Amino acid sequence: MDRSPVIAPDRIPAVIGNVDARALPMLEPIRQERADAARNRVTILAAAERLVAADGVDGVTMDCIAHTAGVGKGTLFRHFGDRCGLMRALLDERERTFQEGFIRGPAPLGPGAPPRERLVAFGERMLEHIEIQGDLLAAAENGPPGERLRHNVHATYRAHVTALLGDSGYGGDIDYLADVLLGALVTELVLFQLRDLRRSPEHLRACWGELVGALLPASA
Amino acid sequence: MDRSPVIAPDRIPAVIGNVDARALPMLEPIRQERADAARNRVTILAAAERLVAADGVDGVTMDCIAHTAGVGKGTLFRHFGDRCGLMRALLDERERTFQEGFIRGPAPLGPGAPPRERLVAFGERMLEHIEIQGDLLAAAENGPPGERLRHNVHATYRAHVTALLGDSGYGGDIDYLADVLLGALVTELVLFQLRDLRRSPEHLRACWGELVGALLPASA
DNA sequence: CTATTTAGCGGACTGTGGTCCGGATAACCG
DNA sequence: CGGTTATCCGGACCACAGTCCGCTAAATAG
Repeated sequence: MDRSPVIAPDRIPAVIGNVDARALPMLEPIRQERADAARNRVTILAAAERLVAADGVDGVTMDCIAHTAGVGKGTLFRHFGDRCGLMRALLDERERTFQEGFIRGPAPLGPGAPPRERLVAFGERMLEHIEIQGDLLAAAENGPPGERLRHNVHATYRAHVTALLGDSGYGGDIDYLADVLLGALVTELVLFQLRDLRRSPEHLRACWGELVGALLPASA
Repeated sequence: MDRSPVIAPDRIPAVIGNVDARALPMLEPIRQERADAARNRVTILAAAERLVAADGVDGVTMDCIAHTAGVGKGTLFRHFGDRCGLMRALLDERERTFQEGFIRGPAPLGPGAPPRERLVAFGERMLEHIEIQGDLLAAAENGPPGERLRHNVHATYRAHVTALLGDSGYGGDIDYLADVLLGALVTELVLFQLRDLRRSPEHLRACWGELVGALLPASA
């Protein structure tokens, strides 16, 4: 008998990466979550949020969250798959507004501005995101190697940056350049620059602007 | 009583990152390793190598290595600190010749060629390194977030790339650009490009060359 | 309302990385 | 060679992520 959940754990509340609607083709008409399950989900998230706020991301264990939420450990994993999934869920709301911002928000982050400016704004926004949510992001990304890159969230970023590069009239390999640019915005690296190298956020923003400027034609 | 080892576990056999000789100032005149300890070290490395070759990096546990080497688990950790440390030790020889190559080897990788060419060669060599040792590298880098960047090995790369950029007459922030370039050569990313995105090694090499070309003045 | 089905629950259990510390022994000294 | 010391050893032990499976109860059908 197959005991794996019919619905992938984080497909329900957190779209996070609307990019592969076409990649998961018409999976059975998304069944409704049971009432007690929904209740537990919010209880767990609330408990997790409180504990993370209190003890820091690394000071919180799954057992602890389960216990605080008054729920079995299995329930945590049923809902969120693994620790990273839970952390991602905690970031969900912010992540969503972040994505809204560059997909449908006002220029220069959203549509309307020239692609080069949008790209600069994108990086600046991402840096800000990392400044604020650094530890949580780090925890959410600290899964098996490559997992992060395979996840929806990253696919969304890739798609966005690639599209901007396409519009900008860049001549070389667009996908590769997207990887490189996103590489400059990787949580681990940015936190290293901020905390170990003691670079200021303003400095990083400036450098990012320069980088984009150096790579894209000025008129794009 | 302090039971931590007087000498950091991997300072003895594996210099790996000669860059911060000045950062660890004149630590006590490196004491000699005891005979049985030295014997155990090679036994452990041999066992680990064999097991990794047989079952793959991820199919091998620390217990298993200890048992195969006929040694207690504590001994493993005493020698190598943690799992990553052991993996790094397995890479040590290759890593050393790699570093030798760009520090003192023949041009264009080593001194003699113009910095732009050296940088291109450096990236190509690194890509090759990852193609061959990908899994081991991934395992060696999969520690706590940021650990990788704080390690000697990475510091050495940073120093090298930064120096090349300095020589090349690049105008912007050299350190930042070094981070970006190294970001394009991160094991996790390259493996993703090779395995998930099905990019060919030649393609990646070409893209790297283009990237360097786009960022550095042609005459450098 | 009762019966049936099955998503969901909980918590004991497992596997693995990493720690601890009493005891063994290599190295050194007289 | 015998005594002293501190390096090193081993494996029991711990913490924590993730799994398993028998049971509960929500949903649904009749």
